This record gives sequence, structure tokens and C-alpha cells, in this order.
Amino acid sequence: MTTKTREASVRTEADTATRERILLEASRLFRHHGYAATTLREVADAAGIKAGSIYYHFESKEQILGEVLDKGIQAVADAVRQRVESLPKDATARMKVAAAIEGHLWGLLHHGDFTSANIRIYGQIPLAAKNRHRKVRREYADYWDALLDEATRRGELRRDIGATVARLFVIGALNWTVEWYNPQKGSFDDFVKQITTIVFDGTFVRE
Amino acid sequence: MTTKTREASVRTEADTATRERILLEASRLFRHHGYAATTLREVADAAGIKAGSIYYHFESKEQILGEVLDKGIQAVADAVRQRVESLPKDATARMKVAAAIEGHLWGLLHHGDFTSANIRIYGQIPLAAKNRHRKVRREYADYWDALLDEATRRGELRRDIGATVARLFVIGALNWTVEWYNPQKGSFDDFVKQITTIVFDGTFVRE
DNA sequence: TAGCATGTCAAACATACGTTAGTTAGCCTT
DNA sequence: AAGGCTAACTAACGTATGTTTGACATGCTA
Repeated sequence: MTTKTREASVRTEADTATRERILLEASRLFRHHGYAATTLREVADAAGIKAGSIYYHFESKEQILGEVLDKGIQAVADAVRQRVESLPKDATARMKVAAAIEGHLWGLLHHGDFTSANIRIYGQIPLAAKNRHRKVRREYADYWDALLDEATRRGELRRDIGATVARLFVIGALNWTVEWYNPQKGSFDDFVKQITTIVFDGTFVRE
Repeated sequence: MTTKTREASVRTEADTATRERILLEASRLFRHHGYAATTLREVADAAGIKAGSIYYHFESKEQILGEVLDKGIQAVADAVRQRVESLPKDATARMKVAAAIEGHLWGLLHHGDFTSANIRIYGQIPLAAKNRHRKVRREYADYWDALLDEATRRGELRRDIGATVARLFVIGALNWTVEWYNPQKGSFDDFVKQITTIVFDGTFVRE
């Protein structure tokens, strides 16, 4: 099992530029056509090179998939952590969750191809790729769990719904916004405000 | 453009049985591996026949896809309409939406392979298949729009969130439950109750 | 200026795919 | 008993895919 491409030690500008280009176009194609339906010739075409040249930058199609998946999670996780950590220490759980929602949506929608590809194709990729990626997902889920557990302990979360159901439902709902959010219809800030309201207080007027 | 399989006029028991079997296994494989990654040889294997025999029942792989997609929507739409229509005429909008949520979740989770396949792969299928399927989707979306419009007119829906955002967010959230709902952890009725509470009143205690 | 690493290319390989064609075993009707 | 329909089979076809190989420019280094 030897590395067939050159060592990852030195990386020139042209190298990384093309590499990033491949990842970008691959994520876009994975998102819209799925992993299996996307051919390396299509990726190469979109990146302005020939199919064989991809193998100078990556070992296999699956390695590209792996990096695309990781980037998708990372973009979101970074944005969330950054916003939550910049909050004052005595912030309420509600404030923390609000910051997390804003960060999640921001990361999600500003790296649409990577995040949407991740969400859409994760359930369909080869098992090997899934196993490799599972850990990154688990860590992000744990972060939210901790956030919601704190809310529960402080009595801010409703007690008639389970914390797990709440987390899965809310994150699922947030994730899916990348499939329909249209930045041309209203500002991002306004969008976040509406979503946050729904998550916290629901869609109906209190009876 | 002639029909290559036999006319759809007479259909024996063995015929329809195998046909249904093919659709069932195809939906399961589409759900878990995607449309492009699923081969007709896999579908045939799972259905207990040989690949070539599929062409006695279907004209092409894409026709199978079309029927799988339609079944996914139909299962949900039927359940929703049935529950909403069996409500008394003076039902509040909240009662109607609650019935719709229950129906949506029921149809979704009781035909998991068809509905999940639909949700997961719709964004990735060939354009021709997408165009053919679009109408069925639109009709179901219109049904929800009407329901939520009524809620808005009656003043039951919060006025600080848009009706379109509410519909897209809620339906997206409901749809995604099929990816994580575990019937072994609590009853379906209990699950529906929690989800409905979140949708109506949110996840946090009112300040 | 000679030599070497870099990034890309064209061409080929083996494999796997959707689909087609021709055949056949069992059953119902006559 | 014969004929025809049904539902499956086997075998093949053409095409497309991921990947490999060896050659070729370009620019940096000695």
C-alpha cells in the first residue's frame, strides 16, 4: 500500500489551486447528480483539466468524496463554535442555542455545495467512506447535545419533548433549509430570525 | 415510439406480484445507494429474478424510478387528505394542521423506502424524470399552502413568520424524520405528539 | 546551460453497465 | 393433443467508467 501521488510535504500554488478547484466542482456535481452519477471526466471538464490529471492530486474518486464530506461538516462546525464561544460566559442557554442556529445556517448556506452534498449523499456512499466520515459527524452531534443538555438542566427546554427528538428534529430542519433557501427573497438576517422564532416558539399563536 | 412491453390491459397475479416486488426492492436500493449506483442486476437479484426479465415488466430503469417516486408522494398525500377530510367541518386550522402532520408522518414512516427514496434522490435524478414528477409534488405542496393560508386568515398562525418559510421549514423537518425515526424508541403516537408540539409551540419554555 | 521536478496530457485497460434478442418451460384454451 | 400465451432465462452488444502508464512541456536550480 504505497502512496502513488507525490508526498504531501511541499505544495506549490498551482498545485493547491487546481486541487481546490477539483474539490469545488466535485462538490457541486455530487450535490446535483449524486456521487455515483458523477464521473471524473465531468469533474475534470468543470475544473478545466483532463480526467487523468486528477490522479496527480488525488489517489481515487473516493478520496475526493472524503474531502468533500469533511469540508461540509467543518464549514458548519467552525461557524457554530466561533459564534457560541464569542458569547459572554453568563449567556442563557437560549442565547447559546440562538448563536448556534445562526452559525449553523451561516456555514450551511455559505458553503452550499459542500454542505448540501454532504447531507444529500451521506446516506448513499460506499460503506468504507461512511465509516471514515462517521467520527466527524458524531463530534458535531455531541456539541449540540451538550448545548441542549445545558438548556434542559437550566429548565429552559420544554419538558414534554425529549432532548434527542428535539436535536434530531431541529438539526434536520435546519439542514434541509439549504435545499430551498433563496437569498433573493429577503435578507439572511431576517431569515435567521424567522427560523429561530419557529424553533424556539413554534409556528402558531399561543392558544 | 412503440410500447416494447405488452399492453397494460390484462395483468395476471404473477405479473403484478413480481412487478410490485421489483418496485419494492428498487425503492429500497435507491434509498440506500442512490439511483445511479443501483444496478438492475442488484434489483433483479433482490427480486429473485434475472436482470433481463425486468424488461418484461418495465420499459427502462427510468420508468422504475418514475413509479417509485410517484408511490412515495402518493402514500403521504393520501394519508394526509384522508385524515384532514375526516375532521368535523368546524375544525380549527390548528386541528387541521395537526391532522395533516399526523397523516404526513404516518404515510412517510409506513412507506419508508418509497418516501425516503423520493426525498433523498429527487435532487439527483435525470432531468427528464424530474420534469415528469414535478406536477405531483406541486399538487401536494399546494394542499399544504391552502391549509396554512387558512390558518393565516383565521389569525392562528404567527404573523412574524412568512407562510412560505413556515411551510418549507415544517415540511422539510417532517420529511427528514424518516432518516432518524426509530420505532423501537417509544410509540408512534407519542412521537407524533412531540413533533406536533414542537411545530406548534416550539422547543423552549416561553419566557 | 544542463538537469530535474512539476503538472498536465493522450491513450489505453479491464470492468461493469443498461439494454436487446432469441429461447424455453409451464399453463390455459380449444 | 395442439397451439399459443406468459413469464422467465441465457447470452451477447455497445458504451462508459475509474484508473494506469508513459510521454511532454514548463520553469526552477545548480
